[in-house]
Formats: sequence, structure tokens, C-alpha cells
Amino acid sequence: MAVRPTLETVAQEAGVSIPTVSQVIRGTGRISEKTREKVLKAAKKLHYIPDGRAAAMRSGENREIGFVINQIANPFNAEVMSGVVELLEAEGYLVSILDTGDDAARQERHLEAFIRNGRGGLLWVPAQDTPERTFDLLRVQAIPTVTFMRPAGERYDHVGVRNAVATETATSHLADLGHHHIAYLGGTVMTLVRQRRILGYERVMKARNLGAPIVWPSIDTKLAGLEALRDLRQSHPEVTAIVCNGDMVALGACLGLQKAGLVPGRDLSVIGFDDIADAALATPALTTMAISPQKLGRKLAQVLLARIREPDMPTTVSEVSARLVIRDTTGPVPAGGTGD
Amino acid sequence: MAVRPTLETVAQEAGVSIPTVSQVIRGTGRISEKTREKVLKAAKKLHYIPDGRAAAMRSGENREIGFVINQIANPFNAEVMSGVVELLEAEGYLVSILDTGDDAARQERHLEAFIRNGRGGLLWVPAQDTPERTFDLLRVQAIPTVTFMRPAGERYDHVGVRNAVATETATSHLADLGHHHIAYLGGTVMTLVRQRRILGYERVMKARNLGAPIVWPSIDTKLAGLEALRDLRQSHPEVTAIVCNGDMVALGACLGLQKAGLVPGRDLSVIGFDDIADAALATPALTTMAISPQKLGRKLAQVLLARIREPDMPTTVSEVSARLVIRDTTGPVPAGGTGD
DNA sequence: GAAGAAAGATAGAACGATCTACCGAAGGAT
DNA sequence: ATCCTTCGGTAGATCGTTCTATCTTTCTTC
Repeated sequence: MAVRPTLETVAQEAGVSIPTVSQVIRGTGRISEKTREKVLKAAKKLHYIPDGRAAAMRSGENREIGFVINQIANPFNAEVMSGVVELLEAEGYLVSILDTGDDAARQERHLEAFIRNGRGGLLWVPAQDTPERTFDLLRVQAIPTVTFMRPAGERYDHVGVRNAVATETATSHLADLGHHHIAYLGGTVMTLVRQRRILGYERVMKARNLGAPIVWPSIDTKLAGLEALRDLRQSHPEVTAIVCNGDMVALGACLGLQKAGLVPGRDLSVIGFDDIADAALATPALTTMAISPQKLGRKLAQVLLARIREPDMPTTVSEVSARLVIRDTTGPVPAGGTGD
Repeated sequence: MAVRPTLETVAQEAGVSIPTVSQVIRGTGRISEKTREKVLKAAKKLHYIPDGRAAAMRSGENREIGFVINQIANPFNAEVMSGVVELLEAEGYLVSILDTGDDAARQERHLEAFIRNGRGGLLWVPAQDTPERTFDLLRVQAIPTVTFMRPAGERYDHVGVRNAVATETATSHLADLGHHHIAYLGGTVMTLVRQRRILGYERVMKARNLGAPIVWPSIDTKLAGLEALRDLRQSHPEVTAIVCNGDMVALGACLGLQKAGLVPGRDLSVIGFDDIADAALATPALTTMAISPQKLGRKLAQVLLARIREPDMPTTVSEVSARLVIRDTTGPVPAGGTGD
């Protein structure tokens, strides 16, 4: 089987020295047009592709970026990733993706593997229960890092969403429709993100003098949302509207309502978070807080590039706003409902 | 900022030579218990993580695997990936993922980037219109490669599904329910996979003397499936059942039926392919040809490992069978329907 | 035509690891 | 006491690239 060509192979073929070939390939230094063509021809003939690892080793520059994410199958994440890849690829970077499944141990193994194999930068959604040790690991290695969605103090640059403002908007929308007993559904661990979202929800509940806040946990899948809704309704039959921690849970809740013979938006209002593709396609279509994944992805890439270019600048925080998209799962309080 | 520790740093700290440290870290050679402990202590103190690229360069062994996939957001793919990662990770490999979006140009850039940055093996779902040149690129570099789902002749090992058998099963199931006018919905380009699936469908249509085969194209999203169903029903109102190229299209078709006020499984039978998580959760729950993504993922990993260990053995083909899962979207021909 | 500058190419070290070969010390047999 | 073996560890070359320094040749300019 063919052995991979190197600078030396190409140099021999072209009848020049190794550094000359290197310069031609990278377009640096002073090279005459004649030798340039000679070298390019040889390189093409041999299907030469430079060894990025050897280059990175010598030059210290590393054009491979790692994206460590909590759930690769989440369609929202997928769109963010595609935004990131598009922009970084144009700058000559390779973005390779790892899935932690929100498991801290697996995350640490992954991060270590990334460090071991050399990454010039890291985009990171920290797993829910990331221990301090993992952050240390990364700091020692001095890799430019940007956290996404879940901030990690002021250690790294961060790109995320104005969560508290978003749930304020969502809860106000429900209050405007006349709802008093509004629950918050979704999430399990009290991450900073969830904390901020619940804060926005509770602020409106208090400010507008609505019922006592009800926070009901659920993991972030449709199936879990379906089950959680059932339990929530049993414990709190007075609830007429729910603000959800994510679209998957919200869609699950809608399924749960339908299974119970109820109509989302008429018998009980549901509002999601993210605006994934399924939100608009579901019947009834889901009212939700939309965030633009492409926008987030681009922002993420920009922040990382800035950090790579200027490793010593103070860390930054970039937040984008969510937008209320009213569809069919929110409506006025049902006639028989408790208007109090 | 801290500079990354190397073998030399650790060697100095421990008061031994560089090769000694290397041997301790890798657990090779003869090392006394005393120096071993000394070295490990120093390595731990400095948070030493070996540079896999330098190691790979010298030893020729590369423990980083690339997974080049057509659609990262597809939940079926996500489950396959997690199966692959689990097994390869246990063997000490790092699996990093790239999304081609089924775009041949992007795919070629990605593959080249993988080669440039050194991958010890490749798992690959070739994009739909992959040119011959791309296959050449890979062969020249002599990287162990396994194709997934979409075979590429006998060039590489392959892991896939018994597609023709699966659609035979699906179509027979509909025929058993009394359907005569059965359409095949989904896919656009005539890939080998689609060809095999359509072959199975057509074989049953012919063998059981049913209506003329109708193949209707659609890309693989819910939205497209919804629209395609509408068009299909307009052109072929006699159709009472459809076999779909994938669950996403099938779910889209069900949505389309519901939008038209019809009930999937009663007014028109729909059968999907893949059994993604949503298939069981949809209302009505989707009848589908289930394939176990974990099983496929493990198989994929095993085949790649075998190829890495034995680069010169003849290429293999491994196929797993799909299993008919009957849920609520298939039923007998409706009363007013054309029983012919 | 001589000195200086610029252009074009190259030699050799370096990056961080691993591999091969070798070396000194300790232990055992004769 | 000498030789041989085994054990524990090290020196130096090497992987494919880039960097620094240098070398030769040609072109300007007065």
C-alpha cells in the first residue's frame, strides 16, 4: 500500500531542498516563479497533503478546534455547531466534536483526550456537575477556551442567552393572557442557566402578584416531559399554564396533555424554550422563546478567534436575547379554569 | 500563563532521563519500583499529559479516529455515534466527529482536514454525490476506512442494513393488511441504499400482483415529508399505504395527513424506517422498520479495529437486519378505499 | 568595475515523543 | 577472581515540519 508522501518525497521529485518545498506550500519566503511551479507540480503528482501535527509541533500553532457538547443529538445544538463550523472552517480551522452526554466523568476523559491530541482551542458546554478539578485541568494546559450556554465563573470567555429576561417575557405573556397559576417545568440540577430562568419566572410571579411559584423538575426529553406533566397536574390541578425549560420538555408536555384528552393552548397553555425545528411543526404548533442558533454559533466562533489572537485580554461575556414566538399552545384561561 | 509540561520537564523534576519517564508513563521496559514511583509523583505534580501528536509522529501509531457523517442532528445517527464512541474509547481511541451535511465539496474539505491533522482510522457515511476523486484521495493516504450505511464498492469495509429484505417485510405487511396501491416515499438521489430499498418494495409489488409501483421523492426532513405527502395524494389519490425511506419523512407524512383532517393508520397507512425515539412517541405511534443503532455502532467499531490490526485482509461487508415494529400508523384498507 | 543590496535557495537545529543500541552495576556460576 | 547474565537505566537518532542563519548569485548604483 502507498506510503504517505512527505516534504522530502516532494523535494526529491522536484529536485529542490525541503525548506524550499515548505515555503512554496505555505506561500511564505522568496521563491522564484519557476521553482514554485516545479514544486507545485511535484506535490500535485504525489497527492501531497502536509502533516498538520508535525507542523503544529514545530510552529506551536494549532488549527484544530474541539467542540465539547452535552448532547449532540439535540437539534438546537446541531444548528449551533453548523454555525460554528462554517465560520471557523473559513478561517482554516478544523472543528471536531465530542459528546459528553452530560456525564462529568466522560467529559473529563474527553477533555483529556483533546489535550493529549492537541487542540488549539476549545468550545465547551460544561456538563451539569463538572467538578472544580476539570476546570483546573484545562487551565494548566493554557488552551483558549470559550464556554457556551453554561458559564463557569470568570475563568473563560462566555457566550450564552439572557435567560432571566427571556423567562420574564414568557411568564408575562402568560400573565397577560389572564393566567394566575403558572408553573415552571423542566431541568433537574440547579445549574446557573436554570437558576437564571427560574429567577425571571419568579420575578414576574411576584411582581404581578400571581400564585405561588411552582418549580417542577424533569429531564430534557419528550418522554420525561410527558410523564412530568402528568405528575404535575396531579399535584397541582389549579395550574393553567406552564413555562418550560426547553422545547423538548414542552413538546413532551403537549403530548401528555393530548394523551389525557386535553388540548394544549385551550385547556392548558405551554410555552417552550429554544424554538427547535419541531416546535413549528408540532400540532398544535408550540409557542416558545426563540433563540437563533446560527447567531449563537457565529458569536461563539468570533469570541474564540479573538481569544486565540489575544490570549491575555480579560475574559468577556456575550449574551443574545430570546424572542417570543406566539403560536398555538398559549391562549386565555379556560372557562372552567381557576381565574381565582 | 503556565507552559505545557513535557517529558523533559518531568524528567528534571524526577531526576531521571527522558526515556525513563517515557517508559514509566507507557508501562513498558524494565523500571524499578522506586524510580517508577518517583516519576509518577513528578508527573502528577506537574499535571503532565503526553503529547499524542508527537508520539504518533514517532511511533506511527495514531489513536485518533474520525467519524465523517452526513447529518449529525439525525437522532438515529447520534445513537450510532454513541455506540461507536463507547467501544472505541474503551480501546483508548478518541473519536471526533464531522458533519458534511451531505455536501460533497464540504465532505472533501473535511476529509482532507482529517488527513492533514492525522487520523488513524475513518468511519464514513459518504455524501450522496461523492465523486471518484474523493475516494482516490483517501486511498492514496492509506487510512483504514469503514463505510457506513452507504457502501462504496469493494474499496472499503462496510457496515450497513439488509435494505431490500427490510422493505420486502414492510411492503408485505401492508399487503397482508389488504392494501393494493402502495407508494414508496422519500429520498431524492438514487443512492445504492435507496435503490436496494426500492428493489425490495418493487419485488413484493410484483410478486403479489399489486398496483404499479409509485416512487415519490422527498428529502429527509419532517417538513419535506409533509409537503411530499400532499403532492403525492394529489397525483395518486388511489394510494392507501406508503412505505417510507426514513422515519423523519414518515412522521412528516403523518403530520401532513393530520393537517388534511385524516388519521394515519385508518385513512392511510404509513410505515417508517429506522425507529428513531420520536417514532414511538408520536401520536399516532409510528409503525416502522427498526434497526438497532447501538448494534450498528458496535459493529462499526469492531470492523474498524479489525482493519487497523490487519490492514491487508480482504474487505468485508457486515449487514444487520431490520425488524418490523407494528404500532398505530398501519391498519386495514379504509372502507371507502380502493380495494380494487 | 567595485561595493553594497537584494533575491533565491539551503543547512542545520528544534518541536516532543519513541526506538534501538548500549552501558554500568549487581548477582550467579565456575 | 573471572566471566557471563540479567537488571535498570541512558545516549542519540528519528518522525515531518518550521525556524533561524547563512550562503551564493545577480542586480544596482556611483
